[in-house]
Amino acid sequence: MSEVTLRDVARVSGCSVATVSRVLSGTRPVGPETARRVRAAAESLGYRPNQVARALRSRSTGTIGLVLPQITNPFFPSLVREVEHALHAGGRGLLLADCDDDPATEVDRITSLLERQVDALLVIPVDETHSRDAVALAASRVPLVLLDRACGPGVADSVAVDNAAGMALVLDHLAGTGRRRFCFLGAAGTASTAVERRTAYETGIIALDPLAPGRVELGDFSVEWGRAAAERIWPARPDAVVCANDLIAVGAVQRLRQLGADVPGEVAVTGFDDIPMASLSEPTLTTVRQPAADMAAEALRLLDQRLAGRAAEAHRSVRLAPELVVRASSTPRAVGASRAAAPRTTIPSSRSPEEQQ
Amino acid sequence: MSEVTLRDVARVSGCSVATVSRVLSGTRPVGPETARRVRAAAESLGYRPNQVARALRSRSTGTIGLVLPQITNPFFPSLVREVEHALHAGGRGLLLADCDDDPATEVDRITSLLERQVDALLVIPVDETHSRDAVALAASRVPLVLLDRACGPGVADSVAVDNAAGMALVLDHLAGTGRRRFCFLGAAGTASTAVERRTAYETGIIALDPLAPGRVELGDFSVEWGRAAAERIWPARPDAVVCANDLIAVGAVQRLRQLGADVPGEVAVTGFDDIPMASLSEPTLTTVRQPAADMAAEALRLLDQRLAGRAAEAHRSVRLAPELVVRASSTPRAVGASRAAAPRTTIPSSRSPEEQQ
DNA sequence: TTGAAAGCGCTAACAT
DNA sequence: ATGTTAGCGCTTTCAA
Repeated sequence: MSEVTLRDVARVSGCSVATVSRVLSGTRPVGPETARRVRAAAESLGYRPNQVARALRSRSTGTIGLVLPQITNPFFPSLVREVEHALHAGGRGLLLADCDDDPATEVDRITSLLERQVDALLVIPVDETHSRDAVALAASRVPLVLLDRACGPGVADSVAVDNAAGMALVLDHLAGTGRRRFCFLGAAGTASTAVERRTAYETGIIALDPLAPGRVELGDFSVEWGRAAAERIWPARPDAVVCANDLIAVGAVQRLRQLGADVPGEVAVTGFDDIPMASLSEPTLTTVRQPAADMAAEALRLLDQRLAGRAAEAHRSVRLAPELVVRASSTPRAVGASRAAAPRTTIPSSRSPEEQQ
Repeated sequence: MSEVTLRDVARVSGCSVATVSRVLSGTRPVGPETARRVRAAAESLGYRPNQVARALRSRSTGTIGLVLPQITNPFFPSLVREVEHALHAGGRGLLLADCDDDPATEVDRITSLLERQVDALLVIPVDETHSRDAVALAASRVPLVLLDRACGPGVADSVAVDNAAGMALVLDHLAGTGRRRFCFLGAAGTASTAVERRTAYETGIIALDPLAPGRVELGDFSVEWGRAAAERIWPARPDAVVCANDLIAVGAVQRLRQLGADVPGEVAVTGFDDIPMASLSEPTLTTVRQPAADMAAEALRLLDQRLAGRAAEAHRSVRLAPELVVRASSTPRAVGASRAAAPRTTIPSSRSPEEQQ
């Protein structure tokens, strides 16, 4: 729709389109006087570069695609926000695709973004196994980084929170505030987040409560399941209920209170992810915050490295340190909310990504 | 990144690039035999059209931009989802821009999307007044529809829920279940949603409870404000607390219960929007659902009409009928959740948009 | 119905 | 440092 083109600016400033292009995109040195004239002309004409034409010629759209399972999943909006901001800060745009939690739709969306010539792809895969082929194929055509969830080994670079470290923070906190009788409400299945959190719990709990492995309930990542699971474990009278995500924890708290339990006095409950609801529920929920801004920044860093040429190198898997957010659901009495910063760890490299805003 | 081009398909199928183009984009009639050969060649080569080249030539990117205040606002993800699905169903793509609730950022994002040659713009304006100029300017360059929030009169086409009808549904429901002493927790300010809901309440409440206008608290659309406002009105012992959105309602329920009130036995609480949290809170929240799918469909319909040429016509403002969702927070006793469908009204036209999925 | 040719607006060689 | 010339991959006149 923009009517004024490079040619117009060239005509008005009295030089060639090539020179104008060079001034405006800063590709090559240009005489200071010419540059001034060009800029003045562009300004007075209200020139806006046509990114489509630029993309066709330079083979780079300045656009990256983000493919995610469901934007309505409460953890994703904050990730989308950070990705969008990081991208726009670098003058790039974000093409968003929502897969409706369906691997077939995911294939379709990836194809569509590729046709639109995205420079690179950020993918939160729908399914550990069913997304593999589509991701691998896409990764062979364009730089691709997996975000938040993995998708089998050796498919692409990936960035995620260190689930094991997060679970360790939770267990330390609960043990440190006197909890002794643990149980775990998790998710069954092979999704990387489900497996990693479950495994980390199992590993860490042995030393704290040898009988805890018998108090594990596995379902899915939902409030419903949290309610049902809470009902099943309450007869065992745990004093700490560790949940694999915030939704499960919210459901667990609701049911425990209905059953007459005092949360947190009698039993502490913890979540994982720090979705918005965690700080708005009653009581507010102790949880593990995923460093969304860091994750976005890391993912773009990896993408930019691939874009800069390191195409053939081995895939890297970056794990970012989570942060424990202590709130009312695990506090002995009305002590209020506070945060404990966790040391940041990165695996396998050991850079320290920029701080979360 | 796609290496195989139209020329390759032309060479393999033994005809000209023009013919291949016509077959693949169905622009003009082509001989059945040729068409078959072309399709076979395209298939065997794994040809994927380059949408950037297509866009440059045809002056249409098949991409629309969505500009919103903050993706982390809990009502927007469902709207984004519906827009994305409606767009992809028509083979189009979605460029997403998040304004961080800042009008200056909004200007920047709109400019960026325009440079990327979006075919049209969907805008949820950040601010009633501060967004006006940017929206008006953008609307002069490309078809633009305002979504969910207005932005002064006569700026562009707009689609939103009928807030007045929603508030009427709430009042009918509460009065019909025996509530007699009302109060309202709303938002101050000039945002269209705040004003419309407030006004509708004031209009409808007179007949039900002449003294209710004295029990109105105005703050912002947050859980915090809901808590504070609940504390301020509880001494008046209302039996119905009408809130201008779900966040306020969630806060109000929390504080009312802390104050010893029985919700819903003693006092009913209602929200607006039906954000995910409304069905997950305890008790579940009676609220007014915004027809997100209908809104998305309507907005695209208006956009497509402008795209099809009706550029000079007067701006249209479509209001879609909301749906009352009755849940536990307004039910006399543990009757459980149920829904009451509302008649759909559309202003000023009277089409009946497709059903919500 | 099909082909040849001319660009869309820009950047990148290649000249100068 | 600047201009000239080719295209990027596609659609769309214009002829045939």
